Amino acid sequence: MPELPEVQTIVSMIGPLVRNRRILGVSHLRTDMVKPADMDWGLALTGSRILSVTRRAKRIIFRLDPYSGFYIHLGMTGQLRVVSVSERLMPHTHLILNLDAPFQLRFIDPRRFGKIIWMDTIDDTKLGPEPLTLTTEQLIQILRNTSRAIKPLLLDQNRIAGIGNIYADEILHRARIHPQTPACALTQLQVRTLNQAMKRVLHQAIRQGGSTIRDYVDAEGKTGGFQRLHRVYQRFGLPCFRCGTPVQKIILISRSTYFCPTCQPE
DNA sequence: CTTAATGTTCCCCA
DNA sequence: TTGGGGAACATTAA
Repeated sequence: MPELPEVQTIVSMIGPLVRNRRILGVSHLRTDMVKPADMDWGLALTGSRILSVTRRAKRIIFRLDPYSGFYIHLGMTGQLRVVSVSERLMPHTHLILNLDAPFQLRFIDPRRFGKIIWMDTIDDTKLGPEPLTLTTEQLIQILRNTSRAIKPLLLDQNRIAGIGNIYADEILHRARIHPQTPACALTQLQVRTLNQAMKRVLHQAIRQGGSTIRDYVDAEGKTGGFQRLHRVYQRFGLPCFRCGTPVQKIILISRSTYFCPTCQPE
């Protein structure tokens, strides 16, 4: 469900609401969605104060006092919602934090690909740099010395962290780069264009509150708006907005991949 | 009934 | 060691 813009939207919304709030109680915790599963989460969370809510890649990080904290990965269908205590329980609710406030923080996830992970167990070293602050020099370094196709590279969280299937396609279309172009075959100018497209698309998507294809909603349950600005994603057979050529669809690393064969030549 | 869906991880193989 | 393919995880909607 959520890539960098959707996660950023959620973090920006819930941050001011839950910061400095105390966790009064924990309920509906599904132990097969937390890591470590054998930890006493109720004991660890109850009485703690939330110091901050931040984003790193697609992770929502909760810093706590007195313990280090935890992070939530939303997987494909995860939602983090701030709702009043009286709000009726949605199906697939896997964690409720009762706060020192007239509302609760709830984690809902039908497919259960999401995860709630205690901080002691994180290994941040493997995550690549944030795309919004990536310099062209850094990007050149990342793409150098590999003949791997550019789209799989953009999806590789160990190289660049936060981009998923929607934004990889949207970025490549705006940069006019074919998704199967070997990374090392890109010219310096193309890498520069790619970096600009990456920042433009992600910033614009954040401004629109993310993309809602099916499941994504923000912390108040509202859908995003960036799907209206998608130029290729899920537009198979429809005319390219730039040149009119029908948008093509292929499968790359088992993911649907949309591109314009005219604007993004091999 | 079949297919595909915003993600990650693991196994198999070249 | 690298990376692609495919499966697995689980649910829903078209």
